[in-house]
Amino acid sequence: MTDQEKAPAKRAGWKRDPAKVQQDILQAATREFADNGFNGGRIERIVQLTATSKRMIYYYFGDKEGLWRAVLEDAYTSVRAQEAELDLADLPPLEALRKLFVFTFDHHRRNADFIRLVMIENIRGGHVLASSTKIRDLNRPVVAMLEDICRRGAADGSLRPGLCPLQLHWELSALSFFNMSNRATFSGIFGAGLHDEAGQVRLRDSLADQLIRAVRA
Amino acid sequence: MTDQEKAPAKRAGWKRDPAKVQQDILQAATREFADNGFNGGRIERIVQLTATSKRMIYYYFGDKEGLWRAVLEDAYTSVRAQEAELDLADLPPLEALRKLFVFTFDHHRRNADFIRLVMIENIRGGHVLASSTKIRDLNRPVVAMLEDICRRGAADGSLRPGLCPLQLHWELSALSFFNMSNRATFSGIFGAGLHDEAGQVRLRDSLADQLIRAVRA
Amino acid sequence: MTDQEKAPAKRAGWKRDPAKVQQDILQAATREFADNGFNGGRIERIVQLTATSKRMIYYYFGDKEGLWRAVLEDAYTSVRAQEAELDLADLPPLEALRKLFVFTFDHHRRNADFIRLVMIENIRGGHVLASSTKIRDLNRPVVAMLEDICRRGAADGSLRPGLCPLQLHWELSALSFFNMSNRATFSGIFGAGLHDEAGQVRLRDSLADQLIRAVRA
Amino acid sequence: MTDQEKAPAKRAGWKRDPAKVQQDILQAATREFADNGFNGGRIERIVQLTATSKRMIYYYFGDKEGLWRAVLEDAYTSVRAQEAELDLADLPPLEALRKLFVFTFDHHRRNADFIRLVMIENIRGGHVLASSTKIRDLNRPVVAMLEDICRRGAADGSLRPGLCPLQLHWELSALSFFNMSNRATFSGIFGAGLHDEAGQVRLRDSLADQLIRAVRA
DNA sequence: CATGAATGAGTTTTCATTCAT
DNA sequence: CATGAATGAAAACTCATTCAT
Repeated sequence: MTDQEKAPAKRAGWKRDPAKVQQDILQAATREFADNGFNGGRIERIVQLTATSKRMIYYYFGDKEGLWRAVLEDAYTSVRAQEAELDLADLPPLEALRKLFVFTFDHHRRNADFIRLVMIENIRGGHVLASSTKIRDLNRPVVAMLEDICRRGAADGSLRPGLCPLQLHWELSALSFFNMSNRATFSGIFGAGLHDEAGQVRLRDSLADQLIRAVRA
Repeated sequence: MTDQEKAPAKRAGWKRDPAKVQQDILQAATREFADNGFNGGRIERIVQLTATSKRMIYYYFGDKEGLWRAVLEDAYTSVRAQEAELDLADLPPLEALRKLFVFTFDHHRRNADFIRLVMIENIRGGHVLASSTKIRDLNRPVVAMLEDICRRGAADGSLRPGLCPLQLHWELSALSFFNMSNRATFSGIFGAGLHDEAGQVRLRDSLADQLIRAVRA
Repeated sequence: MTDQEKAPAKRAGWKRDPAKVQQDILQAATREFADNGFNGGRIERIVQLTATSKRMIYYYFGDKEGLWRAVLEDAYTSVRAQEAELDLADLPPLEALRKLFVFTFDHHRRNADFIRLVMIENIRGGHVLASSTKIRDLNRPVVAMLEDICRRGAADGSLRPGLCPLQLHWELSALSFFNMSNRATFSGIFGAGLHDEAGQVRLRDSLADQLIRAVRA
Repeated sequence: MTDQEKAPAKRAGWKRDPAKVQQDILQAATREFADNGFNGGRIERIVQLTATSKRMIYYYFGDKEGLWRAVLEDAYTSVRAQEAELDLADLPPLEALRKLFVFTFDHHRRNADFIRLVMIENIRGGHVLASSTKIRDLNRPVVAMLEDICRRGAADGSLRPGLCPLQLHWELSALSFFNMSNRATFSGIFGAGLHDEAGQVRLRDSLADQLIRAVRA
């Protein structure tokens, strides 16, 4: 590690690490897009959040759309990477399922930016995601976990037969996603009771209970 | 009879209906905002969808934000009005709940534009909705229905005690809303199996079953 | 005096007093123009300040320019009318002059709106005023007073010979007008010391002293 | 040598000077604002007076208000810079005062645009100037000159004691400023006698005489 | 006389993108 | 790789004025 690597950026006539530059841009763009949407996001502001210049964005990402794509893929990558650490193989099916739901619920809460990016992509019609095999691949493991749980649950008789792993994933996602995506309007209409810290824990555990009740044999 | 008399609109001496003009604008704006978001929505395009002029939008709605507010309030008004027709008072609690969920699920499917508007409002932080007492009031009846169901269910012992009507509404909304809001990304990643016509019916009924299982005594 | 005359304006199907309507408009327009300049003044706002409608402005005054003309003439009329009450004929020339200056200075202070209108007219090139014989006539009496003072001062030897009444008027105006017209920038730069209540009285009296010193024989 | 090489401006591959661009804009904006006021001034026209594009105005000055601020500061800067050349230190107080007044009077006459800008700023309430420490600082030297004159005049007994330098500055400004600011209305009402070339010299010298008479011991 | 609705032409402002060095 | 300057096309918004009733 040299002195130069510690230099406070923007040293004239100095070579920066390209990978780091791109990462900086992605981080700034994530912030900006998550806060303001795609159309509301400003290239100008992204530049100001970065140590780089406007030229670099176009150099690395082509145009605003390309930057958006990169941001979305980056978000999926890092969020799904966090899920990989989860180890449910040693737990009995019902407990595994409960743990997965609780994790998913909390995980969504921890990744508010990601939620917003997915909301925005949905409003845009999801065409960027549709053309990204990378993102598709990233999502296989989660469903694989549920397939395993269902298989084991059918085998030991702890789960109702006929459960669809993909639908279960859909349900876990729906509850966890909606909790974040519609927080503003829901608490705007009905008050913040379900969304303050205590309310969220209560809600999560209550949903977990219901889920178990709904799927056990 | 001259050509002029056949001219389709904007004829001098013609009786214009202000309420209709506003309604026209609202309808066009709903289309445009739902399709393109707030920032992506173009006043210009809204005008072209209407028989009026750009100036009239500002005359009636002040600015783009004011138009957005009107669109949102209008959407909530008409969507909630449709719900009012639902009569659950004569059904036993469990059946009432199932019927309410099925209705809610289908109702969301029927109102794709409304879903998109709510998504957009959430991305914008929900501040327009937060300052609209009108919208808040429109949402009371739905929860009132659930309160009634819970009360009757507690009385006749068909429902588990301790159920929270507001949380139930949250759950119904979550499942129904997510089904529409994340259709693009979800089916983009996992295929359209859950979202084609047959899949939707199966999903809906399966969710209804689970719901009943989760809440009955 | 009938009941109707006391009615709170805007009685449907009721004849208003045309002169009063015009006076209302003039008053509102004076406020608006004085506050925001000619270009910054909004017909819309003038209407809102009035009990009348936009149509009436155009009916009575033709266009914005015509309204401006009327406002300016009205302002000169009422301001000069107040000066007519001043009676200096019985005072010795030096005392008359001092009294006239003090009055002029205070009079300008009392009529901030008028000052602003004159400033605006000057920025506009004074062409409205140039074409108004009415306003020209309104200003004769002030100079006539000074002519009388000079004549009497020359006769009794209390004033230096060779004084020009018009120039004296110019001086009185300059000091009194500048005091109001440049208050914002002057006190912005040098502090409000000369413009608070005590400072204004001191300034006025000091200027009066200097004036006497400058013109007495 | 081709025609293209003779093209006066906007040639690709041409070295543009940013400082000059800004100076050009400032100059054009000064013209436009001085002629038409702030609200009457048109960005469009400013562009046409310049070799640049509308976009560059916003690039450098943010918005119309920012441009106005820059114009005002620029005007104060260049006008006050001209005053710095004046050297009164070697003259006896009374002569220094006379020279300062004559200079100030002529200086205002030479800078009609500046006067108009200050008038406009006053009509706008002086809030731009109020927030500009730069402009405040530019005005210190003038008063410093008068402080010096008063000090020396008090020392050698040529000036009345108790004179306030700031008030003297106020007076010099009032007479010099009003002469320009109210020229249109004053000569519109009373004729151009005081404002043609001969009249202005006579007026200036007469005012100088009165001033001396008013302040000498 | 009175009024809400309507209009067209214009005004400021914005933004992704590219150029010259 | 890096950067400030530049651009064109289009966006939101404004305003005096007139029309229909």
